[in-house]
Amino acid sequence: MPRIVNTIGCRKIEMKKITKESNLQVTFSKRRKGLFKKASELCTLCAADVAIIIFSPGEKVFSFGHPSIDCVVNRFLTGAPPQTSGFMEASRNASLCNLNAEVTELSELEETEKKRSVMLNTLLKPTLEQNWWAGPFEGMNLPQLELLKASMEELKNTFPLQADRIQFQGSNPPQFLAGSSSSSVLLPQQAQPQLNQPQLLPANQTFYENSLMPLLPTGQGLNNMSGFGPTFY
Amino acid sequence: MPRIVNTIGCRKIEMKKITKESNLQVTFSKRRKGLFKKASELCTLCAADVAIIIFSPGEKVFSFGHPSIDCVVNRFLTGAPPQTSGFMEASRNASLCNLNAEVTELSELEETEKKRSVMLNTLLKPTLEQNWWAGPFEGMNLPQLELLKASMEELKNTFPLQADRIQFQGSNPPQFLAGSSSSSVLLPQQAQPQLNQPQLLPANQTFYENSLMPLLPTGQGLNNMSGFGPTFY
DNA sequence: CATACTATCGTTAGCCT
DNA sequence: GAGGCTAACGATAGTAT
Repeated sequence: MPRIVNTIGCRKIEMKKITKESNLQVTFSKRRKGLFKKASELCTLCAADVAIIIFSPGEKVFSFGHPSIDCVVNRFLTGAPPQTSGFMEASRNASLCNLNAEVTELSELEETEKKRSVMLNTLLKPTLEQNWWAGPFEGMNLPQLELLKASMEELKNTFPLQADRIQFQGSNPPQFLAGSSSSSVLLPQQAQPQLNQPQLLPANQTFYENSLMPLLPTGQGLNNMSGFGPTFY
Repeated sequence: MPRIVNTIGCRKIEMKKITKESNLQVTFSKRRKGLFKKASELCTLCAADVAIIIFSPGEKVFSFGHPSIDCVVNRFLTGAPPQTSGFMEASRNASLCNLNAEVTELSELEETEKKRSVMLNTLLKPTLEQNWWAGPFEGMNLPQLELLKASMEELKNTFPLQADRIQFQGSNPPQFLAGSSSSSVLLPQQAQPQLNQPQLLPANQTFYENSLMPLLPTGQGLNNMSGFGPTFY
């Protein structure tokens, strides 16, 4: 039987926070779903890997990941290549191993100037409490940089030559990662309120709602960084 | 002069991987942009916090974050409450009042940072070419790094004190970044072909392309976890 | 590789169940 | 809250620039 429905259809809405609480709830739910669908399509069509994390106004967590959220986030955090375990990759994935974590972390870095600078900053952060270059380099102007450069060169010259030799005595051959061990820090998940049944998602996609990621070992996580205001790179 | 365009319009496409490489590239770019826009709208309309990480088939990284990708990911990883302290809120409030001004300012900052990065890169490059750390840290193990650190500290101590003074005479006061400090260790990017100008994004959103997250302190990051195959919680 | 174009297709606001 | 409905609106495939 035909049903007469009087709908006005989709109207344009202003792009600002929805004030009406009930509408906000519905819109959030629908748009979240739509976003995940779009992400899913992007994965399927373009063979891309995608992770999405959403915190609702009520602090509920929703996430989407392909092939898994952890995989993508991990790759993002470490700058590591996708996990196609092989020898070459193994050395780059070294951070997954707990041995000599500090050095390992650093060994993952790739070779661009930027990355090098990042590493430098990370390594030296504790040393840099004084702010002579704490900006770190950002706060430096030309004269300063030249000073730094000069100092660097001096340091270079005084830096112990044996460093090279030490390098190969270290207990940290990159290969160790092969046998991993590392594995999961997968801790018990926190109570999971709603368990949505799997919809039809192309395999290899994860879809969490209100999940708690396994807690990481102490004191890591991202340094809470600034990054406010639109930033485009 | 009017341009005659013969377009077929949007046709339905099958939801499977696009084989034609050129099409895939275009589709990826467009859909990524669309996804980020949707995410942005979700943030604006529903006051949600969202982070998106995308790895293109070519392993390029694209990310979106509100209020910042680091903030959201960190909250996700640690299960920590939102950072309702200090700069964050200040920034939010500011954005409500002087959104345009802030965006403009940050855009300019962005430009400035880029120029400075280029300069820095130019300055340091010659020094870095020699490979005492040029690997740079990748080839270094713990003892080496400690040596380096010690040397750095020494350098710090011997570094002329007037640097501080110089800093504020320079034509480039860093303070305007609202005391961010920590923030971007984002130094010289590798050649970044596309510098998208900030579109009109609600302030407090970050949008990276091919950026490298600042490296984390030791041994964290997600351990490579299983999580393959669709997982729903 | 990003954009402009346009005909189509997909998403969704408001309302209802 | 989750879904269904419909008409408007927005996203976008294919192509050219």
